[in-house]
Amino acid sequence: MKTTTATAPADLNLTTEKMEKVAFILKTTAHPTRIAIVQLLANQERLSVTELSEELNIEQSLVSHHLTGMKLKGILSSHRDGKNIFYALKMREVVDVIQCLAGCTFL
Amino acid sequence: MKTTTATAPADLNLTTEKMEKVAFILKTTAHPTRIAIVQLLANQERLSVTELSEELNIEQSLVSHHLTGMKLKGILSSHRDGKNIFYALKMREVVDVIQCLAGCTFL
DNA sequence: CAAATGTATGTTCATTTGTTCATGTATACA
DNA sequence: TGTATACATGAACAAATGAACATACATTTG
Repeated sequence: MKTTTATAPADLNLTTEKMEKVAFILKTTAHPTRIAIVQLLANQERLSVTELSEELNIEQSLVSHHLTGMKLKGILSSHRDGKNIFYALKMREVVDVIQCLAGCTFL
Repeated sequence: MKTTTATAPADLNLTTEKMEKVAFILKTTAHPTRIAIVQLLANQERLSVTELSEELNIEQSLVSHHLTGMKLKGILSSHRDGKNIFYALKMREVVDVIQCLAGCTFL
């Protein structure tokens, strides 16, 4: 038997550790450029640094910095293919997260 | 007629402005203490600053700073009732956002 | 009105983040 | 082997953030 409150739709009892991890992911995602990257990779499966850099119209090294961070934190993956390095979404949940907020009428 | 890609489940074409707003909300949420506050308010409807401060075991003024910011950014609302000021969730979507990530098995 | 309680605000400081620029490294190709 | 292309990396710096502390403000109660 589960005990639930009347108002709450679900139990939201996260451990401190889990809250820290969630915060970590949110923080990693919380930047317009990085959101744009997630958006592109949600539609394209994989893109090279140059492709992202040109599409976003942002300097290569800056894009690279963002990509490195996101990869380090588990949001993206990458693999080399010839001269290019392609990045792809690893943690697809972040797409849902963005979608959720993007759907808010008041934004 | 809508044009959709084969792989993408939905159109994710956010404007730059919307991406900035989403980033803004994510940034505001991305902190363990603030996530904990959202968690508590997801279950309790409204809580005073002292209640939150004691429950979280965090200094009053620090909690207040967090609350002020979250209210300013539209995530929380507040109203005074006697000596107390009660805070409540205004943007309930952030609960879903947190839930979404919290459900990730790899976290 | 004075004291107590509850909350907000302002200052200071250390840390983190975002950006730019310069340069390093890896791969392909002539 | 040398040169061009594609990325990564590191240093430097401004700006934003988080924490702590002191203090101000508002409301109730005696």
